[in-house]
Amino acid sequence: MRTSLKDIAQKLHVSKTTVSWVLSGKGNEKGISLTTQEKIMTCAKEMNYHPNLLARSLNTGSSGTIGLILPDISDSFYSQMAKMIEIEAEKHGYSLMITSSGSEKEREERMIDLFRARQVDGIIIAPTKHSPSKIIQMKDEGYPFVTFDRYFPELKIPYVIIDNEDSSYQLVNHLIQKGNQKIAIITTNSYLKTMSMRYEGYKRALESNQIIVDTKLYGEVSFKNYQNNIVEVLERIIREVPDINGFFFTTHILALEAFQYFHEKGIPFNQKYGLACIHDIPTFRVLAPQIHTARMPIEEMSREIVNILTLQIEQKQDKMNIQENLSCQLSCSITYRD
Amino acid sequence: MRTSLKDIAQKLHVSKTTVSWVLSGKGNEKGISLTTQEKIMTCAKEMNYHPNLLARSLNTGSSGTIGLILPDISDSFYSQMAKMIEIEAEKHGYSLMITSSGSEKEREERMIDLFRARQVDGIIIAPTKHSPSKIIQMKDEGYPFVTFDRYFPELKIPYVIIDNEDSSYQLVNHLIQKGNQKIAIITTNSYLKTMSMRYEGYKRALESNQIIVDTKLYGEVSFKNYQNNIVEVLERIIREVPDINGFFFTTHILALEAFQYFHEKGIPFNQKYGLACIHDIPTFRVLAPQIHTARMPIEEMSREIVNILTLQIEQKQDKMNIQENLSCQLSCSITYRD
DNA sequence: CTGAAAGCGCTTACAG
DNA sequence: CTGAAAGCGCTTACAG
Repeated sequence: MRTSLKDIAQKLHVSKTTVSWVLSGKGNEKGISLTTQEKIMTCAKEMNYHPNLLARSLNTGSSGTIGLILPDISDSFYSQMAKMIEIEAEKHGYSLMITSSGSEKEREERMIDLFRARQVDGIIIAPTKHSPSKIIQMKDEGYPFVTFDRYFPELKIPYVIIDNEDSSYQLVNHLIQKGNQKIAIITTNSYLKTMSMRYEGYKRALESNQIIVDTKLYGEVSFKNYQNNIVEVLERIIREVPDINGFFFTTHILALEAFQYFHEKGIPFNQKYGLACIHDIPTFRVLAPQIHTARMPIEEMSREIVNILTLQIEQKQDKMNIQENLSCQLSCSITYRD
Repeated sequence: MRTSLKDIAQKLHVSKTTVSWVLSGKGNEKGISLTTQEKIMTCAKEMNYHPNLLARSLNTGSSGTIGLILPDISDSFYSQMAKMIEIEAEKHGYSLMITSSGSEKEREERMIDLFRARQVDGIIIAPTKHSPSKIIQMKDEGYPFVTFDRYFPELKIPYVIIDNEDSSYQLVNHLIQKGNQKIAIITTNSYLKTMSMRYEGYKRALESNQIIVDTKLYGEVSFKNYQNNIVEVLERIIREVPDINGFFFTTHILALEAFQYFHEKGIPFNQKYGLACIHDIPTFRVLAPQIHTARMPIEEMSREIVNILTLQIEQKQDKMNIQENLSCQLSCSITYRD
């Protein structure tokens, strides 16, 4: 049995109240005599006392915990976000519970419920494509939460995203400046706002350079079974537009799969094509040293996410309701590798 | 305010006891009339009741939560482990709290304490190099935990590791069979048992093929600032042994850095050297299609880890003390790519 | 078939 | 300077 406040109180013939105050650092504030304080402190050490945070939370109504729900913790982007969010959360005095939704609606909703049942003070979530219902519920109930990565413009909810349209524009425009006219876009999940914005940026870059948007150069890869699917897509595009000279990938996963395909086919893609990709990963330095990338501002995103969430938590505690603008759109840092 | 058992009880003019039993599925067992049960169920739905798991845990003494402490959640190996461990834990009815130690002793110990204060039922930890004191404490107090990845043979504690010595032997032996005689080992943190075992395997492979172990071919990369350090190490080895024809990397991180270096220097490493590495990652398929690897048995490790932990948790609850062998050593699956 | 009561380990007005 | 008491939201013997 772990020792409790009561054990210490009994042993020292003082009240639980006194022990509680001393151990939570309110000894001076409450005017407990120094001798008593010292007795209690040493006794706590001796008996190896550790407070039961569950009991404390039950009382105070706040657990000092934030829940993070990710589609897939083993994905490099999400796991980097997890790392930074944890660091930021800690700066605000919160610890993090992380879990995966597997991009499944049912599982995601269960996780939201589970987190709430465990009394986390707020939830950070990279929603699946389907999510809204539970998210709307959190909004309606005034439960603190913030979304990132995916984006539901129709819902007025707190979110942090990157400027997908502009980052895409910059990258594709740069490819064009460098003389690439026939640029394919390889994308997926285009019904997601984040993805459609990337397409918009691609389109705007072409149009502002008087290049006609060619549907033959549009490659939509299905999310399911994308590893096979992308091969078909690439082959079709190369067949239909033999003089293609650029690729814009909307995710690093697609780029990696494409490079693998090029590699297997012996296509010298680094020489042959101008390359650009949303999201930068270390592997690119070796695989595609000249790819232009938009680097996700992981640190900045994490900081904003945690800020927005803790703001809500504090507001809720103070019963204030000054809902400022709880969303933000961040720029990627674009890297040109010429 | 969220609705509680009491709210439902008051509204329906029954006791909290009855409500609790019905809602926790013990209605029939306790012989609550069906009408009452139904009233309670619908009322709970209407009032949007969700149990407070903290309160339940405080009572039952078990939180249904397992803590996972990783050196770095953004590392691909650890994040894959996290994913699989979560899946396995769920099969046993536990949810997972994940946190990073940053490989810092002080932080790791704080996290152990924090988890215990939050009453997790057990801890899974990939220890830092320094860890023992808190780990010994958990052992002494009979607190359920299990270690993986790193290994303290002198402590009799539950662990799950891979067969580092044999995997290394297999890989290096294969390189030799393929005609590579001058094989360098690139390693780091050699004071760790897991790492020294990999060296042992390398040595055994050479010796069993009557090849003299040449210290010139030994490359120890410091963990701190390894990105610069590895360049020095590689340059030194290549200078001292110009006819080197094989590399054995003890981690994928070292391999990636080396490939980057080779790439920058224009060294056609795929043609020039036989390559082998502990741990397989997707990038290798493109970067080094012919590298031989030992794949970490992520699923199997996760399964064993969770098994060992839940076994302890259950034993503790049942007050049994049949400590069986709570450790296991798993084989990697070796992939030769000739 | 149902309820009153004690308790899990804390915190916090309130009283002296 | 210190303590008795109520309460956070549950569960669970015990009693009828």
